[in-house]
Amino acid sequence: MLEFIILGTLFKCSDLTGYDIRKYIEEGIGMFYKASYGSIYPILNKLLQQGYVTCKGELEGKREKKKYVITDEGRKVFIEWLEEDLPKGSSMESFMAKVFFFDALPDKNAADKITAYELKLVAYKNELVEQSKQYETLKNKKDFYYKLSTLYFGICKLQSIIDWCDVVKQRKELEQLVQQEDIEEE
Amino acid sequence: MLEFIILGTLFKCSDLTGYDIRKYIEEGIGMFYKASYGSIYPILNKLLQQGYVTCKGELEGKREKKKYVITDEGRKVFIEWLEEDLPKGSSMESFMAKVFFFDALPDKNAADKITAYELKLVAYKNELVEQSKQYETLKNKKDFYYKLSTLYFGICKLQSIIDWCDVVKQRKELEQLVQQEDIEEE
DNA sequence: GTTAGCATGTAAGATGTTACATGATTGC
DNA sequence: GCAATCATGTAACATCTTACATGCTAAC
Repeated sequence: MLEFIILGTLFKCSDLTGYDIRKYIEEGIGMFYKASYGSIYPILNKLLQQGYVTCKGELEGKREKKKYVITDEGRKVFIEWLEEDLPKGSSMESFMAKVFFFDALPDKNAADKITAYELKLVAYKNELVEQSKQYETLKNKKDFYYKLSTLYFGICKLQSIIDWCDVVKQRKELEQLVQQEDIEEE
Repeated sequence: MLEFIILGTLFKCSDLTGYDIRKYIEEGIGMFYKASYGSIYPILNKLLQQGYVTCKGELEGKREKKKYVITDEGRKVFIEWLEEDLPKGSSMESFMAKVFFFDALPDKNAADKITAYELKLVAYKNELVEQSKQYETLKNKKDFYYKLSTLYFGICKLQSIIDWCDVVKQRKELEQLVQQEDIEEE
């Protein structure tokens, strides 16, 4: 996965160092994906060997900077990954990591992918709602309140992502996703 | 992490096989945590060596079943893990995996932990909202619509979990978390 | 001058997954 | 009789984190 996120980063911006790439990832998808130098640098070397990126070392003062650039072959491989369906059982984070780079895709294409994903989410949510109904009738409910609460967590999270899909697949204004009530500083 | 989830499972139910444990995990927190036999069986052996579980092999017909039971030492270690604060930068999934077992904790204790976690989420959400405002004024917004959409994804997800915390920490009825609109079958 | 941030990298180990190997039992 | 599920386990590999090692540069 990280190899494609690195390629996507270089697809967007040229002449980045490993350090820059980490910052770009952290600032962009840091809320659901973490990458450490211990994984970035070895992968950059692998991508070099595979010919998906090139690298020119530059000296800034005494410090060497290795600036990476994606190749045509690298672009091809990256777009293939973007277009590819997710493996079964993938997390939302994997999906969102792709969405982060969807600006590189034709618009209809991106919307279709989100619609397809939304369908899966709706089906899954309905499944969980059915499950929750089975618990509702049990008498000793308070003995597994927290256990049950995680099921509702799943349902809420799914619903919020379904709502998100509804807005994004139509390219509506994103601001409407946030109820602008009270964001008082605490 | 998995070692504690296994201990928690045996805390709840005795005389489970490795196979049973996997099913319990899958049905309970399968929506955000996966465990394979390739990790469960080796960990069960480790827990045996550490004295946190015991095991009696039983023959059902010709088939051997290894049924595991948690020890007092195992209970102690499990509760310690439950009480412990999460390491920084942990995912929501790690937190929820603990909440799933919170029925084993005194009630006030559990509520406090959820309140503490909620505070972090609110602070983090406000940070992301601030970030999103910086993007709003840019002119070429449509060039990074999807990039920006993942930021809003983060905000929505956080808000939905904050709402969840509000209900659960007060032990309110969980059903109110789901808007009972239209769950038509498709 | 000293702290924070820039910059690259490695080695050890944690923590899994996937695929394989094997076979019993239950329900249709 | 056949498929699905129950049941245990290993070996190879994948993937990443943590801690270490090193040193430059900008800002205060």
